[in-house]
Amino acid sequence: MNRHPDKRSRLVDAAVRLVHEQGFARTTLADIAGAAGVPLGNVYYYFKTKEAIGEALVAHHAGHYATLRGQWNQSGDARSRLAAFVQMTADNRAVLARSGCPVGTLCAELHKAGGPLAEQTGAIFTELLGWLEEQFRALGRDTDAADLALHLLSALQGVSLIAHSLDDPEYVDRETARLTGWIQTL
Amino acid sequence: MNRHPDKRSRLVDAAVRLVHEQGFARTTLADIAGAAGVPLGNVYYYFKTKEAIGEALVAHHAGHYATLRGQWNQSGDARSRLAAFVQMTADNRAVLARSGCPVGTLCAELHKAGGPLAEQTGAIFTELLGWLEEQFRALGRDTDAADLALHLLSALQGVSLIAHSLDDPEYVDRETARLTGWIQTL
DNA sequence: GTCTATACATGGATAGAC
DNA sequence: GTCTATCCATGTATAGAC
Repeated sequence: MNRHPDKRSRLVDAAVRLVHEQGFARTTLADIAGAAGVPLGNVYYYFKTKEAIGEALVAHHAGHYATLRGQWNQSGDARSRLAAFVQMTADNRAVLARSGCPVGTLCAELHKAGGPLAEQTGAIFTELLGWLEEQFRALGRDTDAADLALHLLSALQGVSLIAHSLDDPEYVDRETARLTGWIQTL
Repeated sequence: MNRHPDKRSRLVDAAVRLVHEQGFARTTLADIAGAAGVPLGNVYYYFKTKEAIGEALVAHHAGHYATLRGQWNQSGDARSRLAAFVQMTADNRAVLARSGCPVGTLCAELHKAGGPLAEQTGAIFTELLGWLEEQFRALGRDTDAADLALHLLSALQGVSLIAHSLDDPEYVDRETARLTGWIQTL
């Protein structure tokens, strides 16, 4: 891949941003083309259909989180990794209040639409849950590591949704503060 | 209102169901009209625009939760009310896995679209948070009642989103079991 | 109040010149 | 590989007969 790095990646970057802000259905190919500085008809040279852009979008997010996990795995212990994960959400308070979690909102929308894209997006959550479970297991929580992972991801996804729905980053502050404290008690 | 109870309420009921399953944008007026057994053109006698249907939809959900809170307020203590709230989510495991929380998914979609409907939907969360806060306060948690309310709603909304994204009701089971246990410890 | 036919805008996708 | 012009399906909304 990447024989056309310039235009193709510009299109993907534009799609990532616009879809996060507007949703997938409401983002038109003309929007994406315009934001990337590419004529509309030329988009189809890089992506056969709009759904193909959706796939690239999902792959982008999956790759992004994989990279983050790789970085977190490099340093610190399990507890500090979990804290870093929560802190990332806290740092993104403004964006989350404005447009929600890029992955969570995309998952919700694509699952209502159905189709193969829905499963691919959901896989990002599966991978994240697996990584979280590893961290909890490293903390000695062998029996309930999966439940703790689910609880943490639920709380973060939920507060992102609430902060987005009420357009108020303060909710992110409060819940992430609670979760950070909770992690220290484990 | 309600001078046209039959057709109008049939349209709203159909809209509630279809929008939950497909999302607001993907649900066409023809879909709603067809499901309600009303000719397409006649829909516009009851609702001037599609957005007007959206308003009725949001009002329906707001009224539904207001009714539920009224019932819960009739009986039991604060702890059992909170347990009933969590249990409602647990009971809806199948629907949540298939289509997500009707309010949460609607909030997410409408906030990406913008406009006045977004705020009206978000208000459902505000009302729910207020009621939850009252219950926690009744349990003697005066200082952190609001934080506990946010935590509970976040966890439930988050696990609904995850179960929906992974199309698996088991996630709902696990997180609601945890939350039910947590409430008993307060 | 009800319903059919249709206008109009939007947006995904293609044709074909360059 | 690039870009303009255009096709065509979909869906909201309206006109107007009944």
